[in-house]
Amino acid sequence: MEQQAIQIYRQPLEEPEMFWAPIEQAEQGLYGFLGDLQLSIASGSPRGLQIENILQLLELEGPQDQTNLNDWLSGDLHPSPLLDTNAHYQTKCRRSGRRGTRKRRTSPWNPMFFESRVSREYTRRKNNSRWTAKEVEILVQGVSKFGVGRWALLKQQFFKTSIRTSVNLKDKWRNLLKAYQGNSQKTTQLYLEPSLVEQIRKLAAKQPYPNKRHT
DNA sequence: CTAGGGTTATTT
DNA sequence: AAATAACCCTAG
Repeated sequence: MEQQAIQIYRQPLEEPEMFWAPIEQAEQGLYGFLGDLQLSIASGSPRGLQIENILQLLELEGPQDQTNLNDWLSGDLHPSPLLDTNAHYQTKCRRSGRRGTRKRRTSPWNPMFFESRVSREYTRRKNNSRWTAKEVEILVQGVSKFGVGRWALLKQQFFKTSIRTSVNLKDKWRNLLKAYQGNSQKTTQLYLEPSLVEQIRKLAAKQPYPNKRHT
């Protein structure tokens, strides 16, 4: 419940007129990188783009010819010039009017170009691979053998050569509980054999986790 | 090292 | 837009 409140804060509501969308979802007629630039300059935010960065960006992705120029000036979508793991387009960016504090997500843009706006600078995520049913099966096996909380041991014995770290195992278990323990009716992406789900529920009942200390 | 809060990424 | 999944940070 508490986490939900935070998530609401973190997600686009902070700046309703702007959000990030994957390429496939990008729509025509919305402002992109140029609009973002304009806003940064206009707002004069000390945490916004620095002039060197702007020049650098223009050089990388600036208009090349008349067509391109029109494209830019028209405010069409532009990909982030700073190619990263995921290319995102910024859609919907209000051009004028009062604006709140900007909250830029780090990922689509190289964090180097922006000052950190939070005390804690996040490092880029390493990988993002989904768990397979087989992996979950092994995890459940391990938990039933060693008990909940022996993640390092579990890693060593069952996931020795896996990319999953002990912390990943712990996190996955937490997610499994969220998915299969409560009254979560959402469709889970990963299909697990009913027997496996049953096993998870049984383990969860026996060894509740996370351990809520008090309300 | 683990628990748990937090953030980012992907899917619905 | 919001839920879910994966990954990060760090006190104790």
